[in-house]
Amino acid sequence: MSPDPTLLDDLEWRGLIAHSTDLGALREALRERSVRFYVGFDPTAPSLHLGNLVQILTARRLQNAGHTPYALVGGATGMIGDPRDSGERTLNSLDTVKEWVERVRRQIEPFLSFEGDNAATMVNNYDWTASLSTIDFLRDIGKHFPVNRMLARDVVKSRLEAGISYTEFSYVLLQSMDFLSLYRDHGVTLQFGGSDQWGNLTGGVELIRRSDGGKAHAFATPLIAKADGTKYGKTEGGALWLDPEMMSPYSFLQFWLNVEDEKVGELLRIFTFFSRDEIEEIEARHAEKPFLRAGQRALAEHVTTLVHGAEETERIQAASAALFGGGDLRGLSAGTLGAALREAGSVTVDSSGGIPGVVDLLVQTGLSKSKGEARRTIGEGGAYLNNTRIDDPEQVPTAADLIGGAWLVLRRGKKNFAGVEVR
RNA sequence: GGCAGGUUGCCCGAGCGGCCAAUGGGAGCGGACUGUAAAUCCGUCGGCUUUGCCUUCGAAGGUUCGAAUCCUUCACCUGCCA
Repeated sequence: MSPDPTLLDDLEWRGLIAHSTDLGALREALRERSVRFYVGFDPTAPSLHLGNLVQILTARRLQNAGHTPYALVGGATGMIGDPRDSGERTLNSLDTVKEWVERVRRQIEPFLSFEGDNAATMVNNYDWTASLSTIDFLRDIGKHFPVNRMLARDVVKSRLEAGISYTEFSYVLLQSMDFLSLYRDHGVTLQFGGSDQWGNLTGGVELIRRSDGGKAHAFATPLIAKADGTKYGKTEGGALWLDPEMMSPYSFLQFWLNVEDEKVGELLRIFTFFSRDEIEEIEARHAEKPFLRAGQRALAEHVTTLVHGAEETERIQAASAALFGGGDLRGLSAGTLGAALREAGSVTVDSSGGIPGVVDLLVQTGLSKSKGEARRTIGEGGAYLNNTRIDDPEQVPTAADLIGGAWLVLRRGKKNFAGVEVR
């Protein structure tokens, strides 16, 4: 099968190419044959997140177009940690890294095809790094890295004042070596990654040229940021995790549903497999009647389905519709409401000693972190029981408040719901 | 190894013996306005058995009626010198 010649145009249109080495040469290569490419993921956490999803989906786009993916999980680089502005990383233990490597690998696999002519391959850079001797490393790899150039890199420059260890400083050598190794052993000639990886990507291209006289390509995908330039994912403990244990599918869907208007088009292009025509049609519909949030809905449904599956997506869409429907909660059947609340997050409470007060319930459901915070929220008029504002922090729900004889619906602010099942 | 400076709440950053749970900004959170958007305005932002109490200002000791603020030791960071 010959590769899809429109691939690069599509990637460009989607805004997926923020930086690149010789784009003309890459275009030519991608038209000629099935290019073996690689993208790496470091196990710095038990789960991948939103930023990694860009790479995963881009890898799949390339594979769909006929190219051959090598997905690398960084068992070695994960031991080192790439430098970031916020400062030196804490090293993780070998056991931790090993466990995370496995988890990350399992998260990537469903997105790629491991069959056919251009079947994907999973690789781990620990395999070719662990046994390398220091002398070989310094002679064969280190010799090709001018320190003056390494110092000029932004991440390094910004860290010079605050301090950067030799370990993190050397990270670029490891990642470059990965590219070289895959180039030699598997004929991999293209690497891409997030734009924060640009220095590491070009490091590999350059190493291949200097050491083997080879020609390789690299491009970087854009950073995903909010319309005002700040990072996404301040809620839910810092990041938008793909692991349903770390971020519930319900919250995941809610995230996409809440995306700013200005970002909808961009995110549709990056995170969905809708065609150009489909996306332009959605954007037009959205521009005409933004209050219908057609863009957000399409985006949320598509991405959540990709990550959590169609069945789960349907369930949580129903849950969202029930909770945000605006109608009277009592109009819902206990079954529908219970199902919705279980998706949104719920706790079970034993009423033999009486139903707890609203402050305790806010804490138990996780809507408030502490009783003080719960009281504060009530004082600010931001706490609701069954969609009715709670005025009195001493309020204790009664049997009459139970919907369908079992459920209490608590809400903090406009869109944080939680259920309490009273037994 | 020496000398100097630093370590404050999620982040930045004031405070330099009582008026400090600790100024200010950002983030976060809630309200109003909206469309589960954005912008704007207002409020809030350690914990609790909440008109008071408890635990915080790198760690441990000490001085004092009283310390984030003074002293000692230790740890870490930055700079200069060796």
